[in-house]
Amino acid sequence: MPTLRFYNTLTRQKEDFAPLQSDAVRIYTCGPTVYGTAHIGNLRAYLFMDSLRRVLHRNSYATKHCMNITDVGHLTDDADDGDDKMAQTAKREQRTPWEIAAHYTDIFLRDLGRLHIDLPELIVKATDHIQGMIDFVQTLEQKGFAYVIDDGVYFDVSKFPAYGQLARLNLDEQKAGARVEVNSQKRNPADFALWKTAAPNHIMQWPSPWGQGYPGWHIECSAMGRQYLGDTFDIHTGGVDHIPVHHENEIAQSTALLGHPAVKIWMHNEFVLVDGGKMSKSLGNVYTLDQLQDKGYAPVHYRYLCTNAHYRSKCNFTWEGIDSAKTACSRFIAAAQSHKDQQSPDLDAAQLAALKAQFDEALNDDLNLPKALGVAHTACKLPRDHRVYELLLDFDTVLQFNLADGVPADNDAAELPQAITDLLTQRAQARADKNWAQSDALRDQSTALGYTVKDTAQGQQCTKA
RNA sequence: GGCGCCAUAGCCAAGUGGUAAGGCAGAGGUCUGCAAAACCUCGAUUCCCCAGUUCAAAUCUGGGUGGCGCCUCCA
Repeated sequence: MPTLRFYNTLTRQKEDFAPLQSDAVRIYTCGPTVYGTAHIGNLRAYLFMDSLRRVLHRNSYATKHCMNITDVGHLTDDADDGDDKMAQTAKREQRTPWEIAAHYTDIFLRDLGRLHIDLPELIVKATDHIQGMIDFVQTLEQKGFAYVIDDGVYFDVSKFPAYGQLARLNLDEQKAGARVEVNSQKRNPADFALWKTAAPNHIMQWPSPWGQGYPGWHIECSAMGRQYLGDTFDIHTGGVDHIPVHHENEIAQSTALLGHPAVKIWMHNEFVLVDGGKMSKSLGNVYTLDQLQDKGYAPVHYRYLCTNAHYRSKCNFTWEGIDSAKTACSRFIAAAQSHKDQQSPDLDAAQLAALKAQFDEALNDDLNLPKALGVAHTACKLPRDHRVYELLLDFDTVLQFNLADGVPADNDAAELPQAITDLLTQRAQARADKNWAQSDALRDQSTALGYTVKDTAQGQQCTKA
């Protein structure tokens, strides 16, 4: 078996991978907070997760993989203040938090499906695991790592000297530039809530040893990860944004409780930028899969775009970029299919094997998908032969461009206005009559109306300009 | 103010000591009523700048410059 290496954020190095237990690789992925539709940036994290799973499976490892659905508890700021995001959305959409959670969970899972993301074996909801979180917090309290103040139970980072190890934080230096502390009862600025006391009107709340309340936003991952994966597990994934706070806090909680680290390898995907800058609602550049689809880009095109960038590199989303990905993806699929049912005496079997080896080598070297994609493109250029097609199908078990299904159709056709379809009908007749002047005039009319007409092997293809 | 990442052709991007993958765009050609598509051919004597280490550097070291992210919930 070839060496499998992953970059560990904890050590800032690529490390040879060896599973802790022989039956399955244990993985935990920080899932979404379901108070809105996941945008393409969110989705990159799950494309990364998917690649990780597929590469492990390709190396004959089974996985026991757990992902949370956060349907409670995240507040609007780090000072443990403000409204619960679920509650805010519920209020705005005039629905209960449970309805909101169910609705956006469905959309999330649908979008993962559209991207052909292989789902973790275990997808668990925070609200189904409140008792486990309470037990976790109680144990931390008994061990002296937690203290109670007016608005909840807090973790005392001063009791955990290794705090900041993952993000390489220096708490003393952080303080210098820190904002004014909002919560004066906290012993240390970095202390974080394990359990929050609920106001009477707070919709989601549960009884606890500290009265009615709800869990802090870091505890769920620690508690559920431990419940399903055990006291130590192999890999924990998430976005880079989680490194300094969420994962630092997870490490503090779990290590304090267990007496040893719970996670062996921390893996983080970089962000998606838009036009070179941050994606944010205020800039109006937060896109969803649906919005891409409205502009004529299928989910697979976004997947292709992400495949062209390494998961630890920022991926810059631009319309030029997604367009490039669409073209490249379509040509790649068409090229792959051109090998189907063909046979060539010029095909060098050794070269075929070499490309397969290069592909696997790239994947196994910390999921180097851009390099693997390059190998796949090289394979397309081989003499037309079904063995090339079969090799590409094998590559596609990781790449997931759905080679076997062919090039995704532009589904604009059904939405064309009547005026345009009439023009197309007339033009088809003109072409059949070899009345080229008429044909070209009709094409010009369509163009003037904002619709581009092209003649393909399948007939006229019309797209909105 | 603190922490960190990055800088490779017009654009995206791989490449951590041995002489620059791949894709998009572009140019020329073939083909086709024309256009498009498809197919073939072409692209960095060079990897932001300067200095250093080395037989050898895009790759290592030091110093600049520029871009970005985080330190507020965020994938």
